[in-house]
Amino acid sequence: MYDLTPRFDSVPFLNSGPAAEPILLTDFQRKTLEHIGERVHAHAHAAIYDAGHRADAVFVVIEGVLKSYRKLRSGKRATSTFLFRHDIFGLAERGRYLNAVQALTPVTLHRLPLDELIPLIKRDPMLQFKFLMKVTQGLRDAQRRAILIGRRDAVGRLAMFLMMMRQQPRLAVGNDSDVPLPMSRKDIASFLSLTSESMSRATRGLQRRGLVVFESRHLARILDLSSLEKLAAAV
Amino acid sequence: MYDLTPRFDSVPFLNSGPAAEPILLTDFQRKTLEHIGERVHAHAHAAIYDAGHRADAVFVVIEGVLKSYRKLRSGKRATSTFLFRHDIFGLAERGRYLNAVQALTPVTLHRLPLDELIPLIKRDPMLQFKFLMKVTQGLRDAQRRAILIGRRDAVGRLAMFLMMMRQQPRLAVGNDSDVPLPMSRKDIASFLSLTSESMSRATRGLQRRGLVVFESRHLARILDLSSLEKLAAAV
DNA sequence: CGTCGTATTGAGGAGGCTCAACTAAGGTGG
DNA sequence: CCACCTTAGTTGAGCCTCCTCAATACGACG
Repeated sequence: MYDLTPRFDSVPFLNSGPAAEPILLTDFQRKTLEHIGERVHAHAHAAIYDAGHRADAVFVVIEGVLKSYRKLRSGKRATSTFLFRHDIFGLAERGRYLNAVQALTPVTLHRLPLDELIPLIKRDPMLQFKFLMKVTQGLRDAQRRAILIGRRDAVGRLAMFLMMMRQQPRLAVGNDSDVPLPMSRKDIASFLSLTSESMSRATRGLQRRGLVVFESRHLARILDLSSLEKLAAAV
Repeated sequence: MYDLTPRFDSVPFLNSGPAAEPILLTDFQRKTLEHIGERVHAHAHAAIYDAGHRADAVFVVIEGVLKSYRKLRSGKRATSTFLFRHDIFGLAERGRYLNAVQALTPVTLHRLPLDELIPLIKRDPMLQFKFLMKVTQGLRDAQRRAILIGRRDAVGRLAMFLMMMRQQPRLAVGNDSDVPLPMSRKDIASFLSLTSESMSRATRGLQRRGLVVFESRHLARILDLSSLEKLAAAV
């Protein structure tokens, strides 16, 4: 089973050594967070919160996958990020959530009420620092995604996405060339800012070139990593 | 003249009242930051640092405008954000800067060495909290930009950009409908992930529709705000 | 006043989007 | 357990918009 205490890590700001270890929470910090929060379970497809909803808590993903998206006036949904184990979400602005968040798989979350969390991190600067690093990480990811979307070609975008998912260690599956895709094609399409038709043609394109084979809807197998890398990097 | 102490603000996470005041640094915090850092001047076009460079400091913009960009393998530059007064930059990953930063106008910066700043904010959680809020703000902006780039139509992207620049209070000029554009067309094009040709056609498109007139290369005047808003929001 | 980078304009081509039809899969109720 | 229904995903044809390439106009600066 999984460890159920809230837990997250992030890439360090400074290079604190040759190994560049990720920044982890200490046991004590995890226990402290566990103490002020509560565990929340939700089934697949459940909405955690909607955009514009009163923001009263931040969440840590203990297990499962979620998507954070924004509804556009045209009715389309723009997926802004996928959330995996050890990710944090609940970005608010003036007391309102900016994005909607929905579970893609059954999820276990740790809910941290802001009226307890904020005083806590104002008392505990070392813990706050871990949050600061984690938000910084989110900023880096958002910038990367903006570059990804800037590309014109659909297959290139999909290639970049697969490389991103491959480097998502929290999804690690035994086989190194297997990339689990817990989200739907539509979700990927909206993350890549493509229509689902173009997304479908892009998957076919990658398969036709022999770079990737989509074993099932939720599993891609990389056949030619170096070519895929080249395609993903060819911005 | 301008106040030359380092200064920044951010939108609050929680709604701390009806007015929702921005979060400001206290006088004491500004003096503390001024104490550990040094003032830096740079002329227009000067490179502050390059991507991949050893990251040893964070910067606060005291005066001027800069751009943060990434070089792509194709040789193109993808502008990830423009930096204005009171913005913070110097996002690092494992001790290396991720983006390059270049001055667009003459700039005054406050340089905060990380080996002093990090211990300081680990001692001073209230100051750290302001940094946390500011990075959160950057994350929101990056998400907004990703949505902007997701649009297909060039004029719509430009309209969104103008609305963004208009709401940039740090550039405020007397006339409410005047939007100063301190950056070049190429810079805007690369921020919007357009070619400079498409950017040029988009400016013409807005002018032809009578929404905006580009008085000079660095000044746009909004003629029909409500139509421009509608166009910008029509995602 | 000349020069060089910035910005504009035009013609042609590539790629994704729209619209529409069809197939596959998952969930529900009898 | 199976038939049905609804949603997700695929495929095709045609259109539209942006990109590419090339040439020209503009403007800042020496």
